Amino acid sequence: MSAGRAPKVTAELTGPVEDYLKAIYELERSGEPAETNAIARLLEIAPASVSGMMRRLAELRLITHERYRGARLTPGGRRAALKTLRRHRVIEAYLTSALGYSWDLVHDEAERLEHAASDELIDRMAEAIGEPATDPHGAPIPTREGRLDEPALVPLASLEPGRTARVERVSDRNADRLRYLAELGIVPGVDVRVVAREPFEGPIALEVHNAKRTVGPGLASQILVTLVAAKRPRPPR
Amino acid sequence: MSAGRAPKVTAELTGPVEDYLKAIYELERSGEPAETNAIARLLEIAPASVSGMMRRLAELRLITHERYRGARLTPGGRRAALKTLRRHRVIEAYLTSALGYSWDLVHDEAERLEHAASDELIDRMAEAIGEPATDPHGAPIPTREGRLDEPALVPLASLEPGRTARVERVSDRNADRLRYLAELGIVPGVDVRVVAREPFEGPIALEVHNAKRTVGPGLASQILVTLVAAKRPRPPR
DNA sequence: GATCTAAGTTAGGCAGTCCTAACTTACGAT
DNA sequence: ATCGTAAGTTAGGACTGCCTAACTTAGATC
Repeated sequence: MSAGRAPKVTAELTGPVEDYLKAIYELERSGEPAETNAIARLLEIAPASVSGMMRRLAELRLITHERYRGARLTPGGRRAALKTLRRHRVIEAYLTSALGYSWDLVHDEAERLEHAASDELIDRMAEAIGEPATDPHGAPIPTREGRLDEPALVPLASLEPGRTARVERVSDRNADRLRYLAELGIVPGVDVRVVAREPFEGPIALEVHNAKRTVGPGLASQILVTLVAAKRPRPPR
Repeated sequence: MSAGRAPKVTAELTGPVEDYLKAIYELERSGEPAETNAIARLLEIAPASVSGMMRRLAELRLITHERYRGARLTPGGRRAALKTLRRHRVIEAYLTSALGYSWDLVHDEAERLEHAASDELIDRMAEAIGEPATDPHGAPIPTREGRLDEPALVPLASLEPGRTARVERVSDRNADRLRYLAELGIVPGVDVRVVAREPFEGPIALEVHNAKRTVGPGLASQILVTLVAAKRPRPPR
């Protein structure tokens, strides 16, 4: 159709390759190159397997890899990663909005479907549920064109007592944790107030919907929030 | 959960294995064992590859295979085939009913998704569109429990001039053909009258929705119909 | 600077699925 | 009965992606 541009239409990546790219994208968000062991941990495979795949990905020009130094996505690799991320998150959003899935069940289903769904299907799903900006866990959905801006968020664990914050995003990688958070009422969009925080990585006392809750520091570090101006008034702009 | 019964929970079949089982199921409907070359043609792979897979499927007790004589599904193989067939057809039906796909596009999408979708998802999709009995091409959908009855249908090509028949089912394996049939108005549920039929496998003249149409014998053999009693009255029961 | 360790890599395997080329078998025609 | 052909199979190879075991490297520690 439109002449020029991209040399190939990304030439079909395999499911595993898409998974590696997603993992590297995730790890690289910190600014540092993605380390072999970190990728292996994320994908639950042996580090040796990652080394092997690194070579392939580098040959495919999806990453650059300095031996013993970790991997970085190339622009092409990043594009592919964002495409997969979009698929994943649109599917998650669709399953909850259109088919009544609870937010703790969508991840695994999306993990498989994201490699099989066509762009066409993803776009239709997104349209059917009103082009949501985020998935059910608050993760932003890349646009059709591959743009994604990740708003700056802080972990709930970092807040001083007295602060009020809005829950924006939680990790989707553990169904039990998600079920528990839902029980506590800690879901994106909800405001929580930090009542107290024990020193030395101690538990954090919260008020959520006027109910007292306590969460450990591990859990609290997975809950990403934005600060809300002190009391009544809604924040400027 | 429920003790006893099936030795394994079917232990996860690979995508290709599911495809072989579907193909063998399809071919075996004629009553004859599925031949190696026929399977190869259906799956668009080399016959030698089929021979190899036959051994594996036989080891897995999904088929019985007599060398040089073709394959038959075991009860376990049939169960797996019907499960995949259900997935495929539910997905096709869902894509048209819920996401506005046209009937010529759903096959390829379903072909990929059927290996990735969970039972849970399939059941939710089926429920969301009212548990349809057939897919958009008129193929019956196996039940959750794996039951499928295929009504006896005759090819349109076999009808004598003067007969009226209701289109029940068309093959979903060719998008162009499906688009063409839709243009002619030949879709499941529509009544067609055979106006004339040229001898020696000649073209067949039809009346569809008061319009004159002509189809070749190849196409007409892919259109499955039931006879409709002569004129006005709707058929008994 | 030598050494220890954690991180990373290479070597060698295996399973699954496909291929081409060469061989074997079944079976209808003579 | 023989033979030719179509159907089917075996042999050998490639590729992806995973594994374990053994080795190498980077970088911190003394």
